[in-house]
Amino acid sequence: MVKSEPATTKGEQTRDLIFKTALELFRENGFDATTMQEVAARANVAKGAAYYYFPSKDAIIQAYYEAVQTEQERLCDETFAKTNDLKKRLHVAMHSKFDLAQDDRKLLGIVFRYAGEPAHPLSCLGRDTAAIRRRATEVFRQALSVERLPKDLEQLLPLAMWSLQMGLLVMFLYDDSADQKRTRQLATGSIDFTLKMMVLAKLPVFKKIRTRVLTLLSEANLLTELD
Amino acid sequence: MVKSEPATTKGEQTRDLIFKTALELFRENGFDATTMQEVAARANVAKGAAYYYFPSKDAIIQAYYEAVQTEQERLCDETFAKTNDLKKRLHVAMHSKFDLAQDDRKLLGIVFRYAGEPAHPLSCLGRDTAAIRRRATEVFRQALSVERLPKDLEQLLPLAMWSLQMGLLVMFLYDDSADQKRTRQLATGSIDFTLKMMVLAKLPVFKKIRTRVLTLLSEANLLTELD
DNA sequence: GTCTATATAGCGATAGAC
DNA sequence: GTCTATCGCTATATAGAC
Repeated sequence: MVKSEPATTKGEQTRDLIFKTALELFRENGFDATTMQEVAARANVAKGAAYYYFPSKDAIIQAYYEAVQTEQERLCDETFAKTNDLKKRLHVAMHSKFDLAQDDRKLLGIVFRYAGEPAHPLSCLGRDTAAIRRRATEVFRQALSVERLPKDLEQLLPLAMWSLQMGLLVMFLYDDSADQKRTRQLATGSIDFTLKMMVLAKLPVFKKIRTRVLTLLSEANLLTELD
Repeated sequence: MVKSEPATTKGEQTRDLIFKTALELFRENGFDATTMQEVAARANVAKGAAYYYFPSKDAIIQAYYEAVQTEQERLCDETFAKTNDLKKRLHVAMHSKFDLAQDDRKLLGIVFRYAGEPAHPLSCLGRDTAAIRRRATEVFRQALSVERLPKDLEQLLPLAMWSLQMGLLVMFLYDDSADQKRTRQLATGSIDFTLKMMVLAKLPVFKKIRTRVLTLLSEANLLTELD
């Protein structure tokens, strides 16, 4: 479950109250069924106050997305401080997002709403969310930092794993197995597989394939596209 | 560019007129900026007429999505009839979607709007769009049908390539290189790579990895999840 | 079945109070 | 800066005409 920062100034308290109240109502009745009027009413403010802090109803989801990211960083930092075991670090980097999404799948789904619209300010893949995306990628870079990697892999892997995470996250939303066990297993299996591949990729036999894949991906300019 | 079927009855003519007019306006001013009022006005019908044929504005996009799929099948069938070269068949199966999306990227982006909401009737990954998804996967199955494949691969590959196509389609929307050349190259490269892997996968050395990957994916129940 | 006319409800904007 | 009161516009629902 995602919390928000403790508020300090009057304005921040109001903002926080509106934010918390909105999430509460979204969880109760769903995003579309909740009106800004209801949010304002339950938070005991005028509708305009809500729009003063959040330019649109969607913007509250954007704030939620950021809060999730912040919370994930906290969780990962804890584990990163405790262990240098690569597998464990990757595991927490991957699964902590799922942990946070577990009871909030409906809410998180809204984050993807403008994913197909590059120019939309709330596109989770657009320019306006580049900062949060970089933070999410950075978590994987840190997880991997205990391992000595060739330059090209070092640059590509965090982005690749973030992409995998985003894909699995969508699958997670659709997964109706108990506690989304299926997606969890696929995530864990993907990490194990990645680790195996990292070892294999160093072998001379695979040199050619590795170069081939990396060249293909770097020519697609994947690395800079999303910044 | 996507066309619609020639209309027969009076009702179908009206529906088609509304559909065409809507796409026209969406292309001119964007989806969100276009109102149903405007669509109705330009089509010379009442607003209610539009809602008679399309339960919502989004539903027009859904119809567009279906029209794209139908058009793609036509394009692929043409090529499939002409050649049994696997590479060429996969190429058209993959790129024909891009060809159709080329001048309609803004429109196509709306298709992804409810991708994160499994229960939404217009989710491009939800139950209500299972039929169209099956058709899109079927195109790849047909493309591959000239090749003798092991059972497991035969079942998994079409779905895998459809997933790749969906992912590349999103990238395509964000690709600002001329004519989305970057995404095109990545698509072509992915196909070449897949073909190479199909050959390698048969070698005994790779038996273990192949089984590992396929088991992982089938345990995730990917194959039935999206039906 | 096909469509028009009208009504409702909510998002987002804004003028201005304190 | 923080917030209230109010309004315009649009998606969608519906009653009923033909």
